[in-house]
Amino acid sequence: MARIDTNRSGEMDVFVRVVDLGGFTAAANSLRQTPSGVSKLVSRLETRLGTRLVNRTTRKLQLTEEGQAFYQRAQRILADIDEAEREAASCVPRGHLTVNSNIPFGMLHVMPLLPRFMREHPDITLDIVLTDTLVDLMQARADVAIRAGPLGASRLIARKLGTSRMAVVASPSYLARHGIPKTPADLAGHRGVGWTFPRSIRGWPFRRAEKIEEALPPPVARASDGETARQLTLGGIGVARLALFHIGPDIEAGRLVPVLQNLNPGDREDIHAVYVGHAGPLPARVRAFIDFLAQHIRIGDPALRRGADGKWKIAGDKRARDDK
Amino acid sequence: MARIDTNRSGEMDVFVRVVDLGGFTAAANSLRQTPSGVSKLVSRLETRLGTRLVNRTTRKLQLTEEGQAFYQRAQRILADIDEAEREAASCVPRGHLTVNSNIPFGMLHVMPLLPRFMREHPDITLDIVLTDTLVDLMQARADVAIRAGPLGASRLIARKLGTSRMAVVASPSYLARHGIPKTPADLAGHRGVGWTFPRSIRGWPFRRAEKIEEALPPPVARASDGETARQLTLGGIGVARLALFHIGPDIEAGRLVPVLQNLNPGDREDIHAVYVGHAGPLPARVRAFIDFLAQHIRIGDPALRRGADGKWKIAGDKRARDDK
DNA sequence: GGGCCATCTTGAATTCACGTCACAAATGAT
DNA sequence: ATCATTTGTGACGTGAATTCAAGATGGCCC
Repeated sequence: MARIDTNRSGEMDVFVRVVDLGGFTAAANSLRQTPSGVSKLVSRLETRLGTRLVNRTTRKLQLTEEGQAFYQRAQRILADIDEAEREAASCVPRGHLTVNSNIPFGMLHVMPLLPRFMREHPDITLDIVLTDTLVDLMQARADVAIRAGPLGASRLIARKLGTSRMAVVASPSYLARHGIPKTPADLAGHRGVGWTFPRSIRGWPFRRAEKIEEALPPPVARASDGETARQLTLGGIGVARLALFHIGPDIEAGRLVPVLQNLNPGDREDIHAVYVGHAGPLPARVRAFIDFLAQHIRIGDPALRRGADGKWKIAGDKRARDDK
Repeated sequence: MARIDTNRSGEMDVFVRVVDLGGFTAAANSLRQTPSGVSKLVSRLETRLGTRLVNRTTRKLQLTEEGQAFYQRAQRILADIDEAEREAASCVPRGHLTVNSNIPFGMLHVMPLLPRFMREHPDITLDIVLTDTLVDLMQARADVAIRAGPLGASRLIARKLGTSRMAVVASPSYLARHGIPKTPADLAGHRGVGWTFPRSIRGWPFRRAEKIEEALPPPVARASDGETARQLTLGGIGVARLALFHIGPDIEAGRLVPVLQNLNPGDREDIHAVYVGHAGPLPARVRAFIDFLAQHIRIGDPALRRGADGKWKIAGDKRARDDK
């Protein structure tokens, strides 16, 4: 077998024990080995180094000068190894964590949790990067990314944080100026708010006689992130399709009005925390963060209903809580 | 098989190469291994440490924070190991050397060589301890001992440096006062110079009709070393049996006179450099010293002859040379 | 957008280093 | 002098690590 290397740390370990305990037999016992094994190992080491480390009779041990020097160095090296491994393996989450999130979800659900997270993990420092464009986790040097919508097949591992439905909305002022679309086909005559980056689905889905058809208003403005799109829509620029978890409060407050809601297919978009998988155990701080998110974020598939008073209500959406 | 320890240095070596060369395959090639071996090893390491060290796709490597820290520490540790081993294995003789010698031989044959030895090996420092009493090499922390006479069976290794015959001598003044012994039996009426420590042979051997008989003058003075015994004898205290390499010049100069020389059995006493054997290779400085002694000390079995003028001569004894 | 190449990963067979066992030698003490 | 303890040596067996072969994944180029 192509021997990569001799076990130099093991040799040093045994040698140090021999010196510390003052004998091969004692060292062997402390290592759960036989004296002959220790004898052979020390002989191997000496042969490999080309010098004798210890003069020995059946009664006494006497370090040579080389042995003395090697002993001290080995002691130090073993301590260094232990420290290096212990630090790398530190069970308490610590170090730096880079989180990448889409903007709406990050702002509304993640950021409110961060103070508590950092209180619970004082040894973790955080970078929060909010972008809606898809990023390469590794290129962005991010530990975790939070994405909405379908995940491309990759070796990323996803942990579901919640689900949200979508709604096509516009501002009351826009609807007053351009009228309320009654059918998907009407959208062709409307002004749309779209995206600067490609999305997984191009058109907006609508129910039509047990089937799904797509429609899309011609975009007159495009945003690079959901929050900008929301602002544009709030400003009466046009019609947009946004996530309920994002614009729920706007709808309830009447700042945005759902349209074609009776044709909404009710498709859900999952929100996931994704991280690189299949490459050894996760660092403690990454796991801690994901567990924290999964534990504290509960978005129970919110639904849109019209109240008796004609006002829209969001039901089932439990917001992130950083209280308690 | 009770695996004493994982090969922590080997793991670090592989990991460092992976980082340095930027890939598993490159590291595998540089280590004469297969990529799969490297992959498994890194996975093992990560599992053992309980954290991931490197995020990897088939194209890119991205160190985690733990990986970064571990990489730097590992690099340092590997350098330390190399240095420790290289220093221990240093091929050029260096360090401290403790030599133990019997006094006559040390003074007359070893010490004259030392200036040259130290000139040739400037990195060696020397301790010279002269004692005639037998010492335990290890207890005396000596690397080499030079002893005359038969060696006790032990695991010491002996290298022959020379041979010398013995002679029974006394000073002219003593002989003038007490007469010259003609037979071994006469010694019983003489005054002897003996030893404070036990010697391997108790009596002095003499030839008598193809057989060896022993005789010993009653000691009136005892010395702890050969040089003291010589001084006592030169002072006319009594009769002593001393090595020719030691008192040769005294005999030639007439300061000491051989007696019973016609009955001298001519037994030889070997002079050896002894060192602890069977325990791994010798340190370079020890080997250098022994080789140096063996090369420069030539004592060719000196013999005692009476010249035509009645004066005694020493033949065949080449003295140590520190010249040239 | 699809095929190709390079890379990493996984599972099963293989192998060689390392440790165990039993015995011998040596040392110091009783 | 004998005994007890410790180190050293040779033969043997184990099993952990490596290799081989095949499968996945990602990037690149056309």
